[in-house]
Amino acid sequence: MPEWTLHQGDALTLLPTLTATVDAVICDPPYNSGGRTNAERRAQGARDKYVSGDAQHALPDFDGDTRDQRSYTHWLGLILAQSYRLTRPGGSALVFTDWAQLPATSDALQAAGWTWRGIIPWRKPISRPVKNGFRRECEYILWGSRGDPLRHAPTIYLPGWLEGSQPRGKARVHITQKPVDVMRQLVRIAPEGGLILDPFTGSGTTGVAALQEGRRFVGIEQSAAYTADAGERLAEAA
Amino acid sequence: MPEWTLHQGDALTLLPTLTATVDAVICDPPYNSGGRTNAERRAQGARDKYVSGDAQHALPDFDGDTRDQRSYTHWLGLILAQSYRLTRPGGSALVFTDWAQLPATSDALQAAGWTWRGIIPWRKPISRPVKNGFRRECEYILWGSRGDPLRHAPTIYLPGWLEGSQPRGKARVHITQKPVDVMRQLVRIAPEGGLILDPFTGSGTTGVAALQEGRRFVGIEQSAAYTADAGERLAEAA
DNA sequence: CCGGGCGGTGAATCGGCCC
DNA sequence: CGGGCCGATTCACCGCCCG
Repeated sequence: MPEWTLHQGDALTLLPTLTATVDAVICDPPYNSGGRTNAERRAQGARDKYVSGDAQHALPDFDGDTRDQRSYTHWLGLILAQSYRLTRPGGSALVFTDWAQLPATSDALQAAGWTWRGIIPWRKPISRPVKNGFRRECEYILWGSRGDPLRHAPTIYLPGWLEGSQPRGKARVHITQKPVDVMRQLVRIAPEGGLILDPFTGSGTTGVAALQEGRRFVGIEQSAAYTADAGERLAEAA
Repeated sequence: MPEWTLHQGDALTLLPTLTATVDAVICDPPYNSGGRTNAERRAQGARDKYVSGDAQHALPDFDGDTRDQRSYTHWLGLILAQSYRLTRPGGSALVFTDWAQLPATSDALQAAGWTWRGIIPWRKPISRPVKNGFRRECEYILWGSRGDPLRHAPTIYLPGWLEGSQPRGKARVHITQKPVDVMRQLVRIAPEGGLILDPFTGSGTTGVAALQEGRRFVGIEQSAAYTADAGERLAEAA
């Protein structure tokens, strides 16, 4: 078994063809939020939502961010059900979400068969204030397990709160790229030498963190450009 | 208008009789979680669930923590709808919840007419570890507003997360008592001199924080013992 | 009679905080 | 500075029941 594998294509198409047994699924689906109405959601591509209007850089847009909430829940449920099938009993799923999609993501996780185990807030110190209200500086990671009990050797205790700013400048390849230090905490939910699946690999941060922590990695990414980026980063980390 | 008022009785009965116009509703309903099955929930009172078996202290139990999730959502929706009726346009609601009830609480908030605006995590440094998993060190405050836009004079910017340990020792009166410093951040969502409603007053921490920050307070509490405790703390703070 | 699932009972886990 | 205490639950074990 190689240390890492990367598949290019649609996650819903490719997941049913995989046969590996996975210790943990860690993913960051397109959040599909950012508008309180359908019209607002329809009007924007991902780039307009996640990138400041005055940002100097020009990162590519990504697809799959234009579903309404019902079909988002359904689609994510299908992804998570396929991921569940590949996961060993006692294994875990970690799914990123923003505040607005958290309930829908929890529905999808549980509909797919996972036992919901908790929420891990991720604080991004670099975030915008809200006029006359509370700053939105956290995203959330929903944690589920395939059945009960959790299995992990040797026994570990992981933090319930993560902090870290998104990469900036030329270290930033993907619009929603995560800090490697945050991902390194998360991949430890799989035992050392275990296999981690990420059906939305993007720039490959999950895989980089997995390799750095001595875990193996299998990823799926739709875009050819990001698949190439991720391949380079994974080769360098391995 | 007095600085504070306290009503003893059932929130669902008393809320329809109130006529004051409120700037913000801040409440901490019984979470009603802590069991994955109906039987587990039915079997225990709040004290048995939330207090360690070996705890030396002896705080009184509280009621209203034995609903299944559907009726919890429905009941909380009725409470929040009555609260909505009393709130001025542009006013806010802040509702405490734990991770397991967060989606249900979000449903109730929105069903009652509130526009959901975000999640504020409250981090409690003193919390239990989870074997082979992620520590559960946060509770959550759901933020809603009565319509759009937020109105507050003068303009303020509030934090996106809160930190603080529950009171310990003889400072602790209620099982689920909140730190005053945490509540002081929250009551600032109402303008100075504004009126804050808490339909589950408990030991009265919301009111104490409101008075300390120059806001007025109206509370409802079912238990006679806690109403007395809260009255003492409020009189002292005023 | 064996195996598995469900449910009830009780001990406990690490780290912060206080004395 | 060290020891003890406590935590808005969960884990693990052990019955019982049923297939």
